[in-house]
Amino acid sequence: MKNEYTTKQRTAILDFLRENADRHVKASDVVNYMRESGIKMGTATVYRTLEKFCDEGLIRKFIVDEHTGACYQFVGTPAACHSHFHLKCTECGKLIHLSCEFLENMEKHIYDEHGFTVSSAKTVIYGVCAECSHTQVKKEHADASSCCHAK
Amino acid sequence: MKNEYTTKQRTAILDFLRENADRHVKASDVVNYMRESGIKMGTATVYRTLEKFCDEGLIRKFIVDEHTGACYQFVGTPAACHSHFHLKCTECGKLIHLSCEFLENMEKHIYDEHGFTVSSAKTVIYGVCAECSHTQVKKEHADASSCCHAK
DNA sequence: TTGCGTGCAAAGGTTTTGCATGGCA
DNA sequence: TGCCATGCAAAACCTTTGCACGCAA
Repeated sequence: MKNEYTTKQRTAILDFLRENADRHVKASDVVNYMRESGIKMGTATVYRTLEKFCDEGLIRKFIVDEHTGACYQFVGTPAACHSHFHLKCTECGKLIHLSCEFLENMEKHIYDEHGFTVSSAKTVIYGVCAECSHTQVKKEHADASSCCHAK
Repeated sequence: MKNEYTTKQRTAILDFLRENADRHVKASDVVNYMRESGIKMGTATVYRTLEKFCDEGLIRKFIVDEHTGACYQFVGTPAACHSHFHLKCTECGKLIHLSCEFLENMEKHIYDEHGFTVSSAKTVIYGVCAECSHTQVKKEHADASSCCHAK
């Protein structure tokens, strides 16, 4: 957890995530992309690097589906996304940055009533976005790729 | 998914969940309990049965942490409680099962104002619990059984 | 008897870990 | 030169699946 080195693997992973900032990316996506791009990279490196970026706040980790594994998404500068909540659509993967008064009150309520200090930086509210709610054909397990996949 | 039989395995699992309705029970908890109780039951049966109970609405499945696996909780009547949220303390790991009116309103607010249907089964609110806020002692890993029940 | 439920073991997938090597600063 | 990062493979983990047998109705 001390100084960190800039390696070509880290650069490649961060670039890939930045270019796909409007999607959610799985660890296996990174692995596949690197292999297809001819960039030699072990699986362990991918996981270790993704975890590090999460700690740094550069990317975010989402657990959309318990079976598929975690998704990662670039969020840019760490400070920018610390003040509001995030809604994650489990259908299309869209990430909604939500800062509204109500949720600030929620934070206050949970602290006042339950003594719990909410960390909006780490909290993700999962659900289904408006578009996917409409488009949804009431199918049980809609594949995430079948919906409004932004980009 | 036609007619169903009442077997002693199903009865045992449902009893166990009912007795621990105020906790989060993992599939492995069920397996361990059965083994300790001398009730012979295979892992596959546990998973298959839990899934079936979920479909029937008798129990509810929560995904709190990708590593720990899913949690299950007895809810009794299917329609009863829809707005259970989880607060997870990032310091001690304690999982707080929170169902209060305010959060139900939050769910409604997000739907009304933002068109987003919140999934309380997947959403976990992270932060620091009351005890950890006061005593900054960091325990390693408190299990889910130390579940404060709010309201 | 019928066919759902069960147990066992193996397989499936994602993620982690150990250890020697490689590479940034 | 120090240390961190990497790669490889094995391991760990939760969960699912296949198949023969058991058991409720």
